[in-house]
Amino acid sequence: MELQQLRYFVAAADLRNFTRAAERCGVAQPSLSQQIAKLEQSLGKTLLDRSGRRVALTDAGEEFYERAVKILSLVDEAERVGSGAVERPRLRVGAIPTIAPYLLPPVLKEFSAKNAAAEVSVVEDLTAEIVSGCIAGDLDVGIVALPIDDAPLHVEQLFREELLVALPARHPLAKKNRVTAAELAREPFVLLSEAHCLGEQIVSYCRQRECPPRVHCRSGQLLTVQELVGLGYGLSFVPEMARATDRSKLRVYRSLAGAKPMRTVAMIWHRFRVQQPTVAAFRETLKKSRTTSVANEK
Amino acid sequence: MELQQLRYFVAAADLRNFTRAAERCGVAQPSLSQQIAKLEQSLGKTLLDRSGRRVALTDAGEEFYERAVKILSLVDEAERVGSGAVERPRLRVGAIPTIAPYLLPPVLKEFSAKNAAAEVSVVEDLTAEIVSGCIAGDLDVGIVALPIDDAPLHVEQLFREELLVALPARHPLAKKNRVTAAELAREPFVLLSEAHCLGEQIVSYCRQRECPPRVHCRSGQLLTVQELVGLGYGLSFVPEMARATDRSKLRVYRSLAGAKPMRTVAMIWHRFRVQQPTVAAFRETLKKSRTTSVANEK
DNA sequence: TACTATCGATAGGCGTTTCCTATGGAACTG
DNA sequence: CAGTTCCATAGGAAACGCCTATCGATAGTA
Repeated sequence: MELQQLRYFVAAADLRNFTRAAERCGVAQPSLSQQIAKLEQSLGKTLLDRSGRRVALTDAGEEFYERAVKILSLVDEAERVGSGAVERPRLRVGAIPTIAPYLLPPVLKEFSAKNAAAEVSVVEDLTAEIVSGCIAGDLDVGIVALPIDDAPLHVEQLFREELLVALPARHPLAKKNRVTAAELAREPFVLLSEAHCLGEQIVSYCRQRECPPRVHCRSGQLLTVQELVGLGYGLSFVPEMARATDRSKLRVYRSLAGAKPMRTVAMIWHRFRVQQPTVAAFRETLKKSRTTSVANEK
Repeated sequence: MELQQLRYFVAAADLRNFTRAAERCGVAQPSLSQQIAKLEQSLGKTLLDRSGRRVALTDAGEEFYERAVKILSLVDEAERVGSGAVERPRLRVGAIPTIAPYLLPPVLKEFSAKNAAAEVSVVEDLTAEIVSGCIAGDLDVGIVALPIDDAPLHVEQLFREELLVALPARHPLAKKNRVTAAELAREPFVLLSEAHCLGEQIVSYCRQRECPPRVHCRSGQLLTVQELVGLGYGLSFVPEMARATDRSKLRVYRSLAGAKPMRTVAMIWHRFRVQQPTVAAFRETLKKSRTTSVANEK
């Protein structure tokens, strides 16, 4: 057994695709196939089922995957002995753009107060990137919105929050306490780009309720969406946490009557990767801080 | 970093000698030197100090050694996924010949009752072999007599026991309850081969008290020594646990007056190696069983 | 049913790596 | 001070991993 074989196998198991796994490992696909075959031969068991179009883990493969990930994470850690990074613990957090600026700052502040020595880095990117970062070991923990269904990830729900209707302050509907879905039917919308999971979630929510929004314009940033709403370009849906930081009087936020659109915020990390104690400390901080701050909001 | 480099490094660190490490790894010494140099280069730090005659671990080397051993033990475990040995836990115990037959059977019986699925193997050999087996990972746990001073081993004392004077039943000294060292001065002795730590311990005990024994004959087995004593070939020292199983009326055992010779029995295992839960269970069984059985003897 | 795209396995040549033997130089030992 | 032990270096041979090209199989589509 060699480390490269473990790396190739884990990549193939994660991506369920030899070609893309080879790409990620920076080698040609036959090399990866060859090494995985060699690994299986040395173990005397098939680890991956290539019969179908998609690659799947066999039972022995599942067993082995867990150990392989553990080994590779320890190797990662051991390699940092040289750079003196062992004494200086490291925390790499990923979060999606519709969560990061609202949720992270207070949590990171509290965390750094207790873990002054830690070297913290934050990655802000779309869900797919955060997920693959956690799987590949580039990130220690990710903060995203559900659903997440990647097998090797441990998903821990933090809280659910409502998506509020954002209106220009002078909009007729702003006078009401609650807004109905029907009332939104003919309104122009300013939506978040569908690259964001939040943007996509809102569109599919509207489709389900058979009131496809008349999209007036789209933006890639929640803050921009809020500004455009304030300028009267249209309505939008905005998560509670983004309302909390909005001090402008140009916009008001209203609950939707009936089944409210919600999103669930969760933290994710690799189920088998061995993590530094610092990472567990951050997860605790995040979990605790959110419970209290959610309680405060209510 | 490659696994082979870790294997070479750990071997060199364990044996504190490149030449013998290479031998253990089944390669020529320059290959091992080369790979270790490469590992150090990739980490950017020196792991082994070769300035003196003996190889010594640097500070970074100590750090790295711990992780390397952990990784290699996980690799060992992962390699057993193939042979289905993961479902069937494994226990490999080593013990020295002057302990094994007296101490192990009841402990193994109790252990197997609780861990029926476990595949137990017992190795009976001299201290040096048990020690190197534990260091090399061929044994999960060893049972030996102190002193043991190999750095990577965790040593846990189990109990101390007296070495009794074994006499032929008809010997004049058998009439006394206690025997003095002076009285042994002119007696012929039947001793255990010095290859055994017990044999060596007894000789050095006698030398310290300036009553070098007149060795009549030596044997490689404690049981044989007892038989020879029974036949009147001479006196000997025998640990308490070997007396307990001696049902013959040909021999009697007496305490020595004054500072009694004692030996300390301990279990040892590799400080950093990751062990299956089964091994911890065995250690607990051994620890508990010995406390009670020692209490019973007193 | 046939066509096409996707995907992993196989074949053969190339370059790198690791390993070996032989030898050199430094550090303890008698 | 000679002898021994032990790690490092040098250079050639064997082995290994990787690459490109190509094949066969599977699954979706006309």
